[in-house]
Amino acid sequence: MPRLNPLAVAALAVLVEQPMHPYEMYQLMLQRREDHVVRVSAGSLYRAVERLAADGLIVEHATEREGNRPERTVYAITEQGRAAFLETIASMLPDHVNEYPEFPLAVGEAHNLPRDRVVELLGERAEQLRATVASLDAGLARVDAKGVPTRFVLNKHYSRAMVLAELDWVLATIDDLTTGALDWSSPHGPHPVA
Amino acid sequence: MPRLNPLAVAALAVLVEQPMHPYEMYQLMLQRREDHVVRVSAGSLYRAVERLAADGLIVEHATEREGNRPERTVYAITEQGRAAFLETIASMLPDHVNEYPEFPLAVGEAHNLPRDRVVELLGERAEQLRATVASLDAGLARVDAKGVPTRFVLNKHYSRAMVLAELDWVLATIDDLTTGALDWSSPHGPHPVA
DNA sequence: CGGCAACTATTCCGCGTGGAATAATACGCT
DNA sequence: AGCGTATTATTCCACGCGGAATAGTTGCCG
Repeated sequence: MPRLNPLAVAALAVLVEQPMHPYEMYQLMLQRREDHVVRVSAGSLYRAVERLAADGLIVEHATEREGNRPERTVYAITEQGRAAFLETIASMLPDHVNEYPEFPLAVGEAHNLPRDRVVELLGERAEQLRATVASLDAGLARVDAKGVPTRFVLNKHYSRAMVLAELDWVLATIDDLTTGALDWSSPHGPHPVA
Repeated sequence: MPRLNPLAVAALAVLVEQPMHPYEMYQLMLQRREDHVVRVSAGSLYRAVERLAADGLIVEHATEREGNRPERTVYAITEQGRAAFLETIASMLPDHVNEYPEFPLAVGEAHNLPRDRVVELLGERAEQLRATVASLDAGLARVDAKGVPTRFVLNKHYSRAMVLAELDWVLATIDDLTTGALDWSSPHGPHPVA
């Protein structure tokens, strides 16, 4: 069976704790800022839950109704679901796959722009990255004050390290561009990488 | 108008050099290892080219035919296309957007696995990352030997820096797990981040 | 107490992706 | 010469995603 997609993993992660209906999962994910880690949209979540049910990784646990509202289906994780959840995490941890972020593309085509423009744009990015670090630090300070153990926010620590590394690279590159260590002449020459 | 998607940018990038038919773009991208930077599949490329033509960013330059083969439509970039290409690059460079990589999700759910397992899996990732660095270094050495200026392979330098940073974090985390500096007890407790 | 904004809860639809299908030709091997 | 495989070149289809639409309900402000 193919590896679960990120949203399915996030869905199983909340169902590991207790049975829930999809909208409750949705709210819980937003409350926990899971939407910073996984693309969470209500529409996609309902479809993901349907697929998990079809594959037997979750089962209908109960169907409730309040007033004239649509019927809520509460789902519970199955043993198969728990196994698939753990397997997927265990397969994602060691495997470094290319996910084609946009920035390397922009960097790879930056030679089409004038040097000064690139310096300016990278400067803006540096500021953004600094703001991101500050926001991550604030979040980490908040949960730390609540006494949340580090292992529950390990991903935030990882993200912080990565953003800092990118900031370092951007600043170093700006430097190389301004000092001239990184040559930027003949902007309209033919692409020489063959 | 909305920002061009990565494949459209890559397509315009090759059309900036000279008019081409889609399959030629496809081959050129593979030859230049653009498929390491952007998701390139023939099917998607043809659709992307259709859309670019519909939006007036490229135009039919000629239609050729050899023997009984399907007719090849050669496209050329327009002034609008060139402008959109440069604008998109210029908008991607400063903007740091979350693209939801899988690894942070796995790290965030790793507390569901036993500590020793996590150490083992992260060790495997470290090895993979080292191999990736080696492969990037080999590629950079190859183009350097050809005398290709650095600015045409800036993205490879960026990737190398990021992979190294991730390797650092993984090794440090393995260390924290083995020394016990990073607590891993009560693996089945309730999720405390609310 | 009337209306309107926000929340609860789910379904629907259009779009882009990527792999498969198609089909003709070139190439290599015996 | 004949056969199979790789290459050239494009189209098609199934699927997942995410934003919009829907619809009832609660809360709030004047």
